[in-house]
Amino acid sequence: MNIQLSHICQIFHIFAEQVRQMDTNEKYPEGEAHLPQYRKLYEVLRRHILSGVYREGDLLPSENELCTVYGLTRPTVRHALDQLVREGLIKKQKGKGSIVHSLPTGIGILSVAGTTTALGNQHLETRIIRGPVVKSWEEDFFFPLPDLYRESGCIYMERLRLVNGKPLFYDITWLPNINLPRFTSRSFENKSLFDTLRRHYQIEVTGGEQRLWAIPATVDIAGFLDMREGEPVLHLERKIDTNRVGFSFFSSLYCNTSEHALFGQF
Amino acid sequence: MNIQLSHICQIFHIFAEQVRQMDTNEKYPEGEAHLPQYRKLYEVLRRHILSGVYREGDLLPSENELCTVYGLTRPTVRHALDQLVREGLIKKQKGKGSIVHSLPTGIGILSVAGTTTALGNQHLETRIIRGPVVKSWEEDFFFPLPDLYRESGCIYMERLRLVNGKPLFYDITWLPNINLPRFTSRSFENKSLFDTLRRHYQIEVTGGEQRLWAIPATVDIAGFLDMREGEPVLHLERKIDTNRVGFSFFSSLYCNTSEHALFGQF
DNA sequence: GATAACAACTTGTAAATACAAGTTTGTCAT
DNA sequence: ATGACAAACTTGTATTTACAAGTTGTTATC
Repeated sequence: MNIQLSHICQIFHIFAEQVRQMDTNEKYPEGEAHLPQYRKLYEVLRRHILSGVYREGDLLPSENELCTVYGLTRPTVRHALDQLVREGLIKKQKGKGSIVHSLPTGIGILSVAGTTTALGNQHLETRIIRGPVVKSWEEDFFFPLPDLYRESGCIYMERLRLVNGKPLFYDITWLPNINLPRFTSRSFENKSLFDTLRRHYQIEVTGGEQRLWAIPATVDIAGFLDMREGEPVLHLERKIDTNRVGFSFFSSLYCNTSEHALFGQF
Repeated sequence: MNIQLSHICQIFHIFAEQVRQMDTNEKYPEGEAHLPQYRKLYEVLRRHILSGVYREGDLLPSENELCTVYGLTRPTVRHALDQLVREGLIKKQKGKGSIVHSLPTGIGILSVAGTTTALGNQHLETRIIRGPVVKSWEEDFFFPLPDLYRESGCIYMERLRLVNGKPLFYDITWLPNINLPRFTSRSFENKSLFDTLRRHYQIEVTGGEQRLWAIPATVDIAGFLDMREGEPVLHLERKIDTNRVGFSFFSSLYCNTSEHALFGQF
């Protein structure tokens, strides 16, 4: 008997907001010094690709070259390249090399909807609808919550992302109020939540899960996104895991896809 | 100056349709024999997890145990585990072990929309709207096409996926008509395209990219999905890459998310 | 009995090495 | 000039070894 337990592995990967600074010098920017080697190389190559040192279709230096240049061994270099492959920045081909894909920049004029990066030069603005405040979790939260979370309350914020003045995302974020000193007093206007978490709390996003719907815009959502009630809106509910064990946060996101598409890789 | 070149790395991972057979014996099923070691171990563990040998929250055997049991070394075992992590089947924690996440089964009653697997025991049906036929590519195809593709024409098919008798997906697929003998004469009713490609043509899906919109249902789409015109529909356009160099295929998908959500991980 | 220190796990990172397999390129003989 | 072939690349797979760092359970001490 041939049980068809086919598997559907939908992975929707959004590292939106993941801001990384660009330096002109080759030295590792502040905070990268203590990272593992493969991570440092990854960050360097990533910057090089995104900043246009390599163009679409170009070949990255071969693994052995990277080894000698950066003083690493092949397994380490390959680990770094694997990350880039996962992100879709390069594609590897046996016998040939690592081909730069450069999606984020190549996305061009519209398409992407991520949040900060992929829109490139277009003007992006973040507007705080409801600043970070501490409140209690809703009873019927869309993801199951551990007791610890409920006891500590949550940090809540609503933000609106605009591209060229037009609202694109309406984003609600919940963070467990656990060991995040001074968080509510920080400003998030035009700042990246992910970056704030990384810089001030050493919290990095490692993964997560999410659900997706196409729904008709409610009056509220339509108001925020400058649409008519009932128009289709892309709705995402996300649970975002971090390197801090047991620390996840949540986001509910509404996107107006009439002019921009959500872009993804897998 | 702090240039905010944040990166949005949305990866939407759908290995929908990826059917894998379940065997009761430990031997590798037909066709897996010549796979690399890490891949074999991956397939074995994957089957074990999905078939319920491990439950949500269980710990997988430690890497060293897996080494001795399967006669492999740690890097190889870790390679296999990495795949499982990427798929979201396990999560690793330093000092502790590999924790089974078992999403596909845990998704429960609704949620998932993948295509075949994640819906678990619910009755799933595939209906061919327009069987595989050879035709020429449309002029304004939604992804840029290499000349070779245009010259060879495409294999076109339209399918409808139903859950418990209700239409959920309307799926249009284009494959380049390159070295796929006898393809159009194969039957795809209740069969997996991915599996057919793998079994008969040794083509495996390695990745891809896609775009996402929430759009109002057209008359046609509404008809297929048993909805009213104008109701929100999730629309995906996908380019799917394979292990055969230069061979990608395409899919345009419409999903009724009124009862099922698209589920994903990242 | 509660606590602290330790040992025995776990995964994470990294090196050095070897061979297999695919691609490109140059050379040589035709 | 052209084709076949071989050499020199490339990435893919795999072993072996070592240490770092986080977690857990035990043991000894107070």
